[in-house]
Amino acid sequence: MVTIDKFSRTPVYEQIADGFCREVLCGLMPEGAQMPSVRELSVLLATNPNTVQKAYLELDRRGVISSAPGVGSFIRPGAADAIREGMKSRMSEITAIARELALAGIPEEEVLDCIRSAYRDPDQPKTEKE
Amino acid sequence: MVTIDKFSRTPVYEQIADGFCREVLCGLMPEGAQMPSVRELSVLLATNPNTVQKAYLELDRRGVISSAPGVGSFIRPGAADAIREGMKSRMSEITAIARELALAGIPEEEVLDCIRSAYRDPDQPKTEKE
DNA sequence: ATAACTGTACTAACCGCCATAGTACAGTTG
DNA sequence: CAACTGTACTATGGCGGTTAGTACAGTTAT
Repeated sequence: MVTIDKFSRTPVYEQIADGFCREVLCGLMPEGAQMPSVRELSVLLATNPNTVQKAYLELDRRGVISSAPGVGSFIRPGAADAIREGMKSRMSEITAIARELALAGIPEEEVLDCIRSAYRDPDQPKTEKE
Repeated sequence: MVTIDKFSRTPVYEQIADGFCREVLCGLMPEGAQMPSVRELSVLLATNPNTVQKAYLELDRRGVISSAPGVGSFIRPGAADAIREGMKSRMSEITAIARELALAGIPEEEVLDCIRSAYRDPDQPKTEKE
């Protein structure tokens, strides 16, 4: 389920949008699946309907969902591909941070290991065991 | 020289602080070097003295500079190490983004190449040639 | 048609962060 | 004393995020 961190710096509406993108990528929300209604989700997340609507607007802008008054919001065909495409821009973020780390003299191997560990277990950032 | 991007999302005072951190790491600002005065820098950057002071406060918080009324602000001994230490937290950012990319199915090699290219030339993000 | 749902639009208000402006005070240096 | 330094303070404006409340339009089921 999508969760909200009230203390995070990233806006709530963005957390919601990102959360559903993750569910789509995981296969929890297949193409054609119906999103919870704006009002329903606002109750579940203990937030404001306007904030949820803003999240849905963002998801629509990303090509993830499609909405119709009276009907509901649904996962678009090809949503996962749209998300993947948008993801590529995030690689430049990684490059930018890596450049700073390089300048700071952090060993390249340490940073590469960050990537490797992320690919080893994409879930469960905490409480990992080996 | 430290420069300001008025259209960037990151606050100006943070850009200033980050900029001087970069200069320290590059060796342009060695230990004991005197920072420009608050008022002087505010003129150079065409910004407000309060904004510069906030940047200096941030640099003090990071253990990069040390200030004294009537004297000035100076690069602390061990400033580079302090910056390096703070940098390590940024590795978790990389890990978080990499996890999303992994979930999105972006090939690991592509992400690893982001790191490698960043380490190949830490400067000049654009107009690179091979 | 009515009721109950859906998305959507709009205004108003509040809050926090950032930046600016102006003033003032305290310490150091010449 | 004059000229610099950092520092503190209040006030203001702007922007973005969130909440609140209301309203309208479209669909679905009864």
